[in-house]
Amino acid sequence: MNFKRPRGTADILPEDQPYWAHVYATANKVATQFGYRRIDTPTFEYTNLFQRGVGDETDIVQKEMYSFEDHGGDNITLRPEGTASVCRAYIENGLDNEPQPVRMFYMAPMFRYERPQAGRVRQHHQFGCEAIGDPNPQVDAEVIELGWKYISDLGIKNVTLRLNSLGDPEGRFDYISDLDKYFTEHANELPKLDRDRLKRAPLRVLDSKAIETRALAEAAPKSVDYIGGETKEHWDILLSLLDNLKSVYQDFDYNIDHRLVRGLDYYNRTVFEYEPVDAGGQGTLLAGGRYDPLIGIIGGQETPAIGFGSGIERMILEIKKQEVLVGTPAGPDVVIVALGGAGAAAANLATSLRAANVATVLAPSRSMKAQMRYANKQNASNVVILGDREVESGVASVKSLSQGGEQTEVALDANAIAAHVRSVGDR
RNA sequence: GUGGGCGUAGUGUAGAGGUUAACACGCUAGGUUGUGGCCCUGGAGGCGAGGGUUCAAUUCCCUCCGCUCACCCCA
Repeated sequence: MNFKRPRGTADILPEDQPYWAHVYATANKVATQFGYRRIDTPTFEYTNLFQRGVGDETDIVQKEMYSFEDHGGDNITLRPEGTASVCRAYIENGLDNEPQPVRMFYMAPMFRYERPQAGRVRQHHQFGCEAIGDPNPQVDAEVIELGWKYISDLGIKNVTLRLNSLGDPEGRFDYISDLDKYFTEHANELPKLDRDRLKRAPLRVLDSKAIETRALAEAAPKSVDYIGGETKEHWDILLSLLDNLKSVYQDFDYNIDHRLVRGLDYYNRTVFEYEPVDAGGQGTLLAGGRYDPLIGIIGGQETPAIGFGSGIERMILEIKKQEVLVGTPAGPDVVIVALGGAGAAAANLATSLRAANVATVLAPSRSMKAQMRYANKQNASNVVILGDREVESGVASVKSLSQGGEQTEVALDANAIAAHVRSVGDR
């Protein structure tokens, strides 16, 4: 019987780690530049947090959660997204007593029971940012800028920003009812799939992939025409702030997309999405929006907030597609090739070299040729050759693989070898 | 949940109803004294599982399992 990894999960092998390191490092750097601080929340939560926070009617809650009852009878769910947990932590730890807004970011695995396909798996990882406690559109612009800088610092090009305002819950009622009316009038022009959708979630008809529907959606009532007062002002200010960004980031631009809606219940006002211009099915790299209602929904004081989530696997797919160079990890500074009875001396030398902070690996005890090949495959900078001769004379041969094979006699002493290796340098 | 495609060494591929299933990369052992890469030679390792058709199935058929792509939905 062979064991296999569960469906929709992945082993991230050593050869792939440079991509992950690049993404983690960039995310960490950019978030820090914007004053966001890292938060880690548990991998699982009580199920009702997501039922309430994400929304009972959403697909995520309806059919995608990894839920189970633990031994004490509590209902537990592996987190399907990050925002609800961060907000729970904000309330639970009294972060509303810190200066507002509280800026936080996370990098963590998410779990959803779905059929895997390109860009979609059951365990995926997200980098997310949340700015909690400030209603000002300046924060909306900040989060959008952060997302832009993250993507461009990763080295990804040709990404577009789609933007929309969903308005506020009160005003949205009129909008949805007009939208419903509009699509119902054209119901006979809609494919069956979208007629069903119309009954379930009229907003979602807008972002249908069916070409017939798309044409209708273009002419449908627009959410931004239904916002007024403070909400409209918020939107207008946001747009002017985004226009300002263009002068700093030459490639930055945004497209107002009236068809952009959200699957989770907690969003209001600003929603946005970054996606490659040539994106296929599951192309969204980063998506977010304002979720002013959420903290109230899960039991906190009404607190405005905005944030985004970004799929790391999708980002890496795009990095590979665009052939972004992510660098390769260096090999060890030293591989020790031991011959004859020098095994014990080699092991001692390895320990001393590591104590001197020289990255050192012992070659497997095989023939010299095999050990040399091994050192080469490890991408070692240097080989220290240690046989009975060297142990007796107290002088080791140090060969610099990276410097074309130049060989030097060095006293058989960790500090001397360390000094030599450093002076030779690598590549 | 629905629909399409595909399952041959670790990876990528070739193959044919009939002897020992091929090639490349990778792994491993060597190429006369204790020196890597390039080159050369050898070795290990495989037809997803079960059933059916047939004298004979890895090849044809069915079922299952797995992978993959798309829809739904989403990062």
